[in-house]
Amino acid sequence: MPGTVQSLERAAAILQVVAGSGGTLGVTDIAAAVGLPKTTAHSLLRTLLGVRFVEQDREGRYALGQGLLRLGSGHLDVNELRSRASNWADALASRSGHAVRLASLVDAQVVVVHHVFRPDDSAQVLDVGTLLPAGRTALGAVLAAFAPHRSVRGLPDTGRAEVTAVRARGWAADEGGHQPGSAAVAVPVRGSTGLVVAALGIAGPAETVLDGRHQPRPRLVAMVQESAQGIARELGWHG
Amino acid sequence: MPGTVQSLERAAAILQVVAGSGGTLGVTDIAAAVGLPKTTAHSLLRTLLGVRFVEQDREGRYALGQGLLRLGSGHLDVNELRSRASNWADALASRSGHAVRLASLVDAQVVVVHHVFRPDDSAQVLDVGTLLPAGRTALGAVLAAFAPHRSVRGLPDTGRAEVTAVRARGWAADEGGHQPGSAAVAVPVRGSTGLVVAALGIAGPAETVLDGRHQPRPRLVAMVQESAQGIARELGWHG
DNA sequence: GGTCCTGTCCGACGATGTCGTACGCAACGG
DNA sequence: CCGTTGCGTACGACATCGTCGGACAGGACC
Repeated sequence: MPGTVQSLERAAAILQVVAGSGGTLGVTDIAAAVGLPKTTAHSLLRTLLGVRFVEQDREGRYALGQGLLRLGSGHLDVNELRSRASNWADALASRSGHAVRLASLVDAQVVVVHHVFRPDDSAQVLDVGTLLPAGRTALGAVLAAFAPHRSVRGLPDTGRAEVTAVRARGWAADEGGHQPGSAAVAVPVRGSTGLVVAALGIAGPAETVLDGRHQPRPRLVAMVQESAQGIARELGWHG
Repeated sequence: MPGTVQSLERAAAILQVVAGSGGTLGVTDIAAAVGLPKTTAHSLLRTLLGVRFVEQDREGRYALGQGLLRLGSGHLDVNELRSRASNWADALASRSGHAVRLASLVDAQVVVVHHVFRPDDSAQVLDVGTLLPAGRTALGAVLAAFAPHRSVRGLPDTGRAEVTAVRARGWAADEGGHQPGSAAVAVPVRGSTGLVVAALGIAGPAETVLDGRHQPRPRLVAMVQESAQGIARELGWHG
């Protein structure tokens, strides 16, 4: 096919086969699967080994390598994120008197990965694992605005202008997104490369989160931003 | 460098830059970042577009594409998995009278992605989002045994023999893995390609899960296997 | 309207990717 | 124990393909 780099197309086909076979095939089988001579496939696999897009066990079988898996995962270990965030989230809940949630994009969807209850006796529901609409919650709006990948599911087209506004302000707020009478404010959390890897937010009664003009109270925004910056420093961002 | 395919190494460098920049760079910036002439970088990017390892917006900026992200995610959408599994998990909890958990590998770690409580009045704790040790729980043992990727964190070297046994039997059991006096049994769940994408398990008092010889009751194993097969069919596996 | 810069196309050319041959090694069967 | 088979890997010839300079269209900016 003119105009394309044949060896890249062949390498992509090899990676599809390796991914689909789950580390069970050697060079002979991979060559057969992609329709290439064995030595051609071996030559391509040797380079894929070198750039760590594949790895090879002692029996000669190939699996996807960390070099490729890290590309796909955006360099973020959700467990590390939660580990780094939990102390800051606990402290933020205490200082602000509000519930704290941390959300990330998982498969283009907004997922709560950490949740600290409001420090009082009220009945609360643990949100970890739940999906949030990208357009109607502060956490979702932040991730939609700052996400490194363009495709965020569930974002209405009319939300694009909101995205620009959120990027400019550095925070998003919602009113009633979680439940009637409540409000929330969220800010981005950056990872080691400076890319936004999560959103950190507080939520509680609308009258404590918002001021008289239905804007989030600046003191609360500053608290959330300070906590987000602390988490980012622990993740290795020094911007 | 002799012995490697130069265009593959260059493409890998381009993908690193695209991944790290989060969709903000055009061909001129990418070429500068990898030290190549603009037309060379463009030629490689055109092929990466063709195999969907990158995508390009209307302003000409490149981001990682679904073709590469799908390789990295093992073709599994956690949300789809939970959606397909939830009815089977509910039914299994009712039929077996035990708590049901579904776990997947996320970043080489065993994570509970769905949890149905035992259908009684007892106090229970929601596990979704928690990490499990790979070697000490039935769910973890199943994922360690059948996982497509080799690196599963937390698996002691001595567990390799257990891996072989689990693969042969098609299930794993634990006693006391969740809490003292309890036991669990888990089986693999296959995705559309036949690869194991999750583990499905039940847990409860040891005397109801295990028989007199500390083996899981075959009737329970069969129930879990039937549910796992039902989930697999919904995910597109017809093996 | 002119300038600047980007992304893209085209085609010459020589460097590199392709792949046949060969080999070492391990597994297997008689 | 020995011969056979098949795997993964190395080597090198050669022609195909990847590289990249020049050119151009188009948009942004002044």
